[in-house]
Amino acid sequence: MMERKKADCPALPPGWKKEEVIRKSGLSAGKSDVYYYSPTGKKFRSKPQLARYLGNAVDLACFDFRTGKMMPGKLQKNKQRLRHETLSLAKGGKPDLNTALPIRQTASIFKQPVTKVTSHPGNKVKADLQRAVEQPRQLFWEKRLKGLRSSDVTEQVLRTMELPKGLQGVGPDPSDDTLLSAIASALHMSSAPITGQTSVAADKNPALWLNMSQPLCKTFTVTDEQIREQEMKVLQARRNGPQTDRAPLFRSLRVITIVILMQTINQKNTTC
DNA sequence: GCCACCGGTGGC
DNA sequence: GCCACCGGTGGC
Repeated sequence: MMERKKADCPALPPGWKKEEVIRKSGLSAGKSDVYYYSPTGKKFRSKPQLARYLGNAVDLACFDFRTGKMMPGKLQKNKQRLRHETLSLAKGGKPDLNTALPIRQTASIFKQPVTKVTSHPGNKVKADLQRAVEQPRQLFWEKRLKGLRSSDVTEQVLRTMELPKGLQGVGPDPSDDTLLSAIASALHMSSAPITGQTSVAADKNPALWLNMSQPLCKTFTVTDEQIREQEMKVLQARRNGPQTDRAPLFRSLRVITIVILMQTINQKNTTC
């Protein structure tokens, strides 16, 4: 049998493959079918089927099944599901917890007040200071951030960032993706210093020894040397390639993000 | 029984 | 009219 090419699909978690098969005969000859294969080899032939399988692990809202790319802003052909959700919500139904995203959709460097909307007038805006820290959290909740990617104005998904060597993950998912998300989230969620997991035991059995107020990474301190190192990368990235090429620009933006991240950690840790 | 493959159709 | 989705089946 003729081997068809199964290409890696960067928009999905590692190990997922995409395949496009051209129809050879019949009324629809020339058209094509797109299939995806999980790391274990299971075949998927539609987006709903894919979403059912992945659950909350990957947000497929802007995933284009045919091209295999994330297309932010398109708001996709999800119209069916979206309409269904808003309808059921309007009728007083409960949100579908199975498809609701686990994290807030907006991102900001600043703590944001949350408005509670009720049918009564005279609503006040409450800032959520203590509550957010005190509410129960799932162990290894950072895993849910896996698969989230940033994308540029051409709607192409960016590759992962290169983190400094000093930063190392703890727990079931050691990828840099998750590590970066975890640290960035920690910066948002608490005003305490970010030190990582200080207990050595946390590495051996994270489920038992995890310090829930710290991100899932090993103990670290950000040195000025590391920041300078990253800043050098920015300069390098800018030197490589002409202005017409977007890649160096976005590469340097990514490095700048990490520089800012590290500086923020430093500032926060020294002022506390 | 499985599955690669094309047909049929609901929703746009 | 198009096409995403999934049903159905012929060939193994």
